[in-house]
Amino acid sequence: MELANRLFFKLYQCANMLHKTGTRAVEDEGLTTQQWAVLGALSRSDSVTGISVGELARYLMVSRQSLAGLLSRMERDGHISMAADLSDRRSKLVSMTEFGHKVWHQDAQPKIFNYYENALNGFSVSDLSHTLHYLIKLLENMKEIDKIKVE
Amino acid sequence: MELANRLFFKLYQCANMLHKTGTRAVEDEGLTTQQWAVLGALSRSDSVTGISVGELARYLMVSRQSLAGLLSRMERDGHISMAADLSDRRSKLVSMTEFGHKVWHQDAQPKIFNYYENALNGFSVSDLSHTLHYLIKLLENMKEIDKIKVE
DNA sequence: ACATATATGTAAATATGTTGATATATATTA
DNA sequence: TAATATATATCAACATATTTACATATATGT
Repeated sequence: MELANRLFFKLYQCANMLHKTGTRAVEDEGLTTQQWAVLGALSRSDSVTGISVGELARYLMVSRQSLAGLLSRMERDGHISMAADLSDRRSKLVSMTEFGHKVWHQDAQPKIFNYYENALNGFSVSDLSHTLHYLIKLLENMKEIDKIKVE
Repeated sequence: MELANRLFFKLYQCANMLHKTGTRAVEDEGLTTQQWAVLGALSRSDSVTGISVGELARYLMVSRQSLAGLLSRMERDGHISMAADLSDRRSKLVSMTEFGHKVWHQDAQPKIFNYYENALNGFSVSDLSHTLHYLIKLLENMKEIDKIKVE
């Protein structure tokens, strides 16, 4: 169990360092790693129509409540907008503003690519895909744990 | 860069799920994943006499300020105690209380081992050591990034 | 159609993380 | 020794995360 112990401790340290160094990489844009995850999600689907808060929360794997706070700060900063969903009066649709689009693609992306290069220094493509594979496997297991406890 | 993107997104998701499912695993003990990291650090043989807050913060890779809050909650809950350092009037020494020792070894450890088993389901010893290796490498790179920006 | 179940948004309490600023104690250097 | 640099604790502002609880809107089953 000693290996497991060290693995999770490293994961804990990596998580903290990711947020610390990642947020610093995009601080000039007024972003955080969490906000960069949101913008990445919004640009991926490129949903001009918008994505519901619940759907986005499931995709990011955070609670609706914590995402709501994040989104309200991003709306305050003009990066996203929230519109009423006409087909479902309970929900709101999130989408990137033009300004958010500019900040994301023009300003943040180059800095994020540079961050990736530094953080993955010494990783071959094979290393990359192995690491990704292990993280996905770990995540699948944790999702299982989460599912059981919720039921 | 697509692989890098996915890797960091998975790391972000893993971090959230680690805290969510890990904290739930030790909630009956009134602990969180962060507090379990502190108790794990304090239970190492070389810190039985007590460890300074600054040293503990460097080991855990969190800021002194955020560790201070964590420690005050753990002191409130009776798991640790803070004593004045007689050789250095600036600092305080952190150590586990007898109650904290009991909670850690008797109650929390079995649940944590069980958590490890579930979260690492399907991982061979080789998978474990490879994953650990990659996390350490990633962490080293992020420490480099952090060092440069601080200077 | 009506009762029930599920989904969504919001509010509140709590824990964790960062940075910046300030005061004090210790160490170093001129 | 005196001036300066470093280490430490603490306070404040802010961002992010969880859970619980509640009101309302939508979906489902009888």
